[in-house]
Amino acid sequence: MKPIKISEAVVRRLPIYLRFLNELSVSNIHTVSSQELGEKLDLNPAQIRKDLAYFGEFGRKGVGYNVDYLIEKIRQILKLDKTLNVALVGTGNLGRALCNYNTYIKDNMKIVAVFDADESKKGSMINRLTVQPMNELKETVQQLDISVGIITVPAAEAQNVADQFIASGVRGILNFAPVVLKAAPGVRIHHADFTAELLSLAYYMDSINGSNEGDEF
Amino acid sequence: MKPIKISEAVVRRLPIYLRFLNELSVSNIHTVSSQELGEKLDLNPAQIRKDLAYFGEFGRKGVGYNVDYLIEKIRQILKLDKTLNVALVGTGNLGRALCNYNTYIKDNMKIVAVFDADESKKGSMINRLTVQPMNELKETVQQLDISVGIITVPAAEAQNVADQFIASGVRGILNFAPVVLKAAPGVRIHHADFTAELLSLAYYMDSINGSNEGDEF
DNA sequence: TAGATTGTTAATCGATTAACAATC
DNA sequence: TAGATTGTTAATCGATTAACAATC
Repeated sequence: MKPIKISEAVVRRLPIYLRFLNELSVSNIHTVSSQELGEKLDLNPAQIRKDLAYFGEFGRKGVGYNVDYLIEKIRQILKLDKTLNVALVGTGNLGRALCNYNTYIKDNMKIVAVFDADESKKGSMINRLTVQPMNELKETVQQLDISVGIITVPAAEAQNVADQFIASGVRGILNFAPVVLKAAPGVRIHHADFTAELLSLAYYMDSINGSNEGDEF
Repeated sequence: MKPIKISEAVVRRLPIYLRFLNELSVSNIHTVSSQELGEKLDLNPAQIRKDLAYFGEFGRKGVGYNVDYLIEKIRQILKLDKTLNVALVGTGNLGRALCNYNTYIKDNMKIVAVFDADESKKGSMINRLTVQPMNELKETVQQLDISVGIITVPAAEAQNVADQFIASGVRGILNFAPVVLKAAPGVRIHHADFTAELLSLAYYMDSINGSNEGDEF
């Protein structure tokens, strides 16, 4: 409970830990060391220990970490111990794919409303949810206690959607549109920017010789 | 042409620059300063200047950067001046969404082949491409000179697909499956890990008061 | 007890930012 | 010339890694 500022890099790794620990748990493995974790997740064991130690003493010296206990603790840290309701705007291919992808549920994040600016899509169904028009956004966000918004609209409309989300009271946004969005203070925006990931991949793509690093320039 | 090692953080920003410069270009804006770039992209202007200066002197003191010239240069740096062929494995919702999403084309990355382990999908069409079975992967990668692979299969199969990609000669992989993949040296793997982005968002979601940072712990 | 592994401090490494001379 | 903005060095900040005492 010390008021130490946790860096973003640390927070970003927590879901990675959680995910692998879940795998261990279903495989009935009950103890894991930072060593093993590091090997599987391609991370330095010291880093893993340090990351976890920011939040408490979860391990046992000489033994390692109890898998299920650590899962419980990380879920608490990430505030995934109670369900977060999510709204999605943009029912193109990607938006529909995400709606159908209900992995979230086991992680306590659940898409509970879907919107599209295209009025002609109003009323169509996606994975048991009815597509709603944008003018219902604010009311729905408040009624369903939605705290997270997902944006899967074209780049040109993304900031507008973000603004509407924020005005509705959403406090976190996951943006898939290839633009940098601005948020009001107190609202957190994460970017799922796979086109950037893909293009930056190209940079590393010349070295026929096997050198992993971009050279030449 | 100095042999200076460019950091990943720098390379990851280049597509962000490129994307915004493209917007400026279509708006007929021909000059931009690091100042303006920084404001729009939420980055420090000094950082932008430094990033670009790793690769050459692209600006003019007292003036700024020529938009179209900078676009050309960044595309060269990222090796997007010639088309890279891409294969995708996994034709679930997400895979199909990505196939239809042909933004890549203008960036010289083109999905030219699609595969699925499910034999029953063999022969079906996605955006003008015929879904092929996995046993054709290697041959196709070599024949079509495919250098990048996209993985959109379930987590449990992702490493296997990655291994097949690597054995086929692919040198870059964009992985959408929620697992950490291991690569042979000389093969670059980028992770498009949106579930992790979503879960880490939850961490920042409590502060009703508007403080942006995770506190309490 | 002997062996293992944590939690944590100190050392290192890398990335961001500030500042400013150079110059358009 | 005066104003603006780059390229670059130096200063700062932050994140990773090594090392080891504590202890199970």
